[in-house]
Amino acid sequence: MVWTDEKVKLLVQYWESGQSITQIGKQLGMTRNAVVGKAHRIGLAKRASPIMRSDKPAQPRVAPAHGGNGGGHAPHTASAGPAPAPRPAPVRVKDEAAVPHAPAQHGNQLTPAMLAALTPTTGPRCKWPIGDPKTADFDFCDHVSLPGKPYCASHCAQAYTNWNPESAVEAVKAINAA
DNA sequence: CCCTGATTCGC
DNA sequence: GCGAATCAGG
Repeated sequence: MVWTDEKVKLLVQYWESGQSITQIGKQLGMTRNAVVGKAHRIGLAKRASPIMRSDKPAQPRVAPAHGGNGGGHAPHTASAGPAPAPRPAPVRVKDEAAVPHAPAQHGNQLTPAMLAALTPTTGPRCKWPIGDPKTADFDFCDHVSLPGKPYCASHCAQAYTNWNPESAVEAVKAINAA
């Protein structure tokens, strides 16, 4: 899988939209494993995990199937080893109370004046996903996109957390001047 | 048995 | 870095 910048952005957006890993994976055309793997690799916020891994039992991974292996089969619910390892109850704290939503609207304030300066009167539409692309209630933002960006000004501010509207204004000025 | 997300580890 | 296999809870 090639994690392009666009893919990562989409992933992040869907992730922060509260969609399930499976949904995101389907929409991006990959397995949920790939999604969650990438997610935790790039450090996306963990969500409410149904489970809590109390320990690291160091599971024997699937046999590499080199040479011959006389058989052997790992059942779905393997357990009951003759090793009663006493654990000192390493309870993993589960604070994080809530609201997976709430986009991190920080420093980048977008004033109406900036918006007016940024937004062209015509051009491609904002590709910000609204809702679930697989269902009927899906929609795009559909505002006019910023020059060179797939999103409108508002959603650029959401897509790029380090988005600086002022620099964007500068860029637009440069384009208009040229 | 279905779903969910998390983690590990071979590649 | 990637993701399938696996774990684990509901």
